[in-house]
Amino acid sequence: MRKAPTIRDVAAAAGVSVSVVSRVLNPESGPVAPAKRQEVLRVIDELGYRPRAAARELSAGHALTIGLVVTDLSNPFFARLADRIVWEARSHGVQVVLMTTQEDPHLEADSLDTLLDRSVSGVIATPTGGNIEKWRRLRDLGVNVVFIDRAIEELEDVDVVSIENFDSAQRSTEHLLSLGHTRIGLITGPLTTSTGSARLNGYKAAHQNASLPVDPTLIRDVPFRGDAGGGAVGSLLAMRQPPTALIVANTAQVQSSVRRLVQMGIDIPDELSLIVFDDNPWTELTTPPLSVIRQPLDMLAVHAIELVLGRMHGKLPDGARRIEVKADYLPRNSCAPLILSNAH
Amino acid sequence: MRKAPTIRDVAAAAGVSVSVVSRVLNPESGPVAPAKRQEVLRVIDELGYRPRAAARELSAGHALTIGLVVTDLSNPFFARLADRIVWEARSHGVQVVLMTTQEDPHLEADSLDTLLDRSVSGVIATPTGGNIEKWRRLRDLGVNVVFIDRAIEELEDVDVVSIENFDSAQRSTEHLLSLGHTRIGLITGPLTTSTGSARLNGYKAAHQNASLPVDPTLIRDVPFRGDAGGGAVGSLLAMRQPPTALIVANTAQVQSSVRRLVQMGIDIPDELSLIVFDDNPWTELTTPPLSVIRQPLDMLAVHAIELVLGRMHGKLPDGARRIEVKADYLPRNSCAPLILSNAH
DNA sequence: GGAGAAGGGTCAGGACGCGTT
DNA sequence: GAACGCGTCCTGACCCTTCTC
Repeated sequence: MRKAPTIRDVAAAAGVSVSVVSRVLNPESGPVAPAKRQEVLRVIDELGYRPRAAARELSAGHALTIGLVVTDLSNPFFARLADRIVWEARSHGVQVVLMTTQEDPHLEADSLDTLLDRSVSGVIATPTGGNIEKWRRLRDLGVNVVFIDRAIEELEDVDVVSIENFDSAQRSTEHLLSLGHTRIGLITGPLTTSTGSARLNGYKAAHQNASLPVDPTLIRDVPFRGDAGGGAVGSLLAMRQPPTALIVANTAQVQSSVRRLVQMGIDIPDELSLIVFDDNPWTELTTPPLSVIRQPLDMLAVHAIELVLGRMHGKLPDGARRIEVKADYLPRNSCAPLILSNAH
Repeated sequence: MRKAPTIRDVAAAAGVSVSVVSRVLNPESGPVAPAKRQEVLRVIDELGYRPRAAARELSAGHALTIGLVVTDLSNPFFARLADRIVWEARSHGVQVVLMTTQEDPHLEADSLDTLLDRSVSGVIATPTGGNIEKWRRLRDLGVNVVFIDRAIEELEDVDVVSIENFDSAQRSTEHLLSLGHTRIGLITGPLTTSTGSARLNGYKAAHQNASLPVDPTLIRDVPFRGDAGGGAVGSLLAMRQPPTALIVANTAQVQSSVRRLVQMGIDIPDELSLIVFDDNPWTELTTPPLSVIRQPLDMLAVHAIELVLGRMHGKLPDGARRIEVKADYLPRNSCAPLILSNAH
């Protein structure tokens, strides 16, 4: 277990001062004679010297690191998001510290404290909705914050990258309405979250445009965590006039919802037309393959990274950005006209 | 954008020396009179002081951070593994920086360098198989390395946590043999990897115990990345004497294999009995639900974390550990006796 | 009984770690 | 070459007890 060489070792071995080595390490920071530069590089290579991140951070005041704060990686949506973000970040030379909140504001608060301690220069997060003061403080301390997928209304001056939630919900509802369905169930996230309420509003707007009333008993706003999706499906189908179509707009609950439908032996689309949010690879492996609203994860990730890094390098104008990327509807075989649905 | 208070600010405000504050921060490091301790804590709270990680790391020589190096998080296996590891690590107060290799040794090498720069105190990794010298060097520099899921044979002195690959493959093969199948296809990972070869050997052992020959044309060792699973399925079923049963033992390729089977409209289990490795939630949503070898992710994660942290705190005896956790077979409806399979 | 030594708890000060400027 | 960024940890000073002779 040897000791790693320091910049002073390099300087000594190359017969130059530490400043010269530092300048070689950070071009742009000052001139170095070509011969010396070569020699220094040779010694660096020979000793296998690598600058220690901690010392750099201490001196720079901030780390080339961003925090990624999501609910949990068991959710394929966040997993694939994280995958893209880690990848994009790496290509820009920044590392990602990963934290999960389990939708618990306390855990989120802890995470934020830790990220502050680490002087991260940015945070990409799916906020729980709590900790408003902490988020504000983080930003005041110079940390670039980008919310992804969800927003917090009270924090208007934070960048947000999300999909067109309103629009996506409206379009999927319209699609089902056009198939003749009038009783369309909606499972969405908590209405206190921006995604939950936006999706509900899209659903309502579609009804309004079609001059149809909205039956509030067809709407289930369920928590992101746990198995609430299954319960919601069960209770919807147990209604006296059950829906003939269902939109599962709460990404986190798609799996448990579909599992319940399979367990109940519901025939899709004959008994129930189904549209689910988020294009997980497995949605095409079910029988029938599911029609989905595909969330363009890559776009979400790329925009988020660009915002964080752009602000890090001061290349973005002041003022919060709100970026909404289009999520398109991918028809497969889980939707059918109402006539057919009633035929059995 | 105010400046965060430092330990000296706290000391000044509390009317004590810096060392006293430090000792309050790190109990066990020295005595502090109760009254002073209270006062210091009060000031810390009042100023909102938090020690900066970079300064600590610099002084300690190592960070309370571990690196997690996996192929990619799009693979639900790694995603759920990462989820558990992040969770376990957090409960021990250590952060996780995440890097992906895409199975590319160059990217892996980069990651290792970066982790070294960051003075991480441990690394949990699914190694690509390359970079043997780098891994060795990392360990020589005092970084605790734990391989998870896969091993590198040349590095005998590195801890490994994996499932009983040989045993799992043997048992699933025996199960299919007991159903009367004699032509069992095997899709497994590259034979250069420990998992790939162990699973193949288990497959062979089952045949040997049953005094049956192994037909090498039924074996497909495919790379972890890409869509090779689908191709392997296609070529197996295109054989003149196609297999009547299939084991997909390459976790990374289960999705593409199953997708291909669905696309080809293969009737499972009537035309083909199927066992796949790794219990992803969606495997029970297909028609029929798939029989799986369930990898106990939690156990893998917990053991890995315990090894890393245990060594960090010097609480483990010298010498590499090899931990194999049992993966159990979870029968669902994708396997049928051969008689039935031929009936159509 | 009283002077002086020995012991243990408490804290101030400063060197140190390693790049950057 | 030297100061700086910010914790950590070692050294030595100082105090108050307690015990010895």
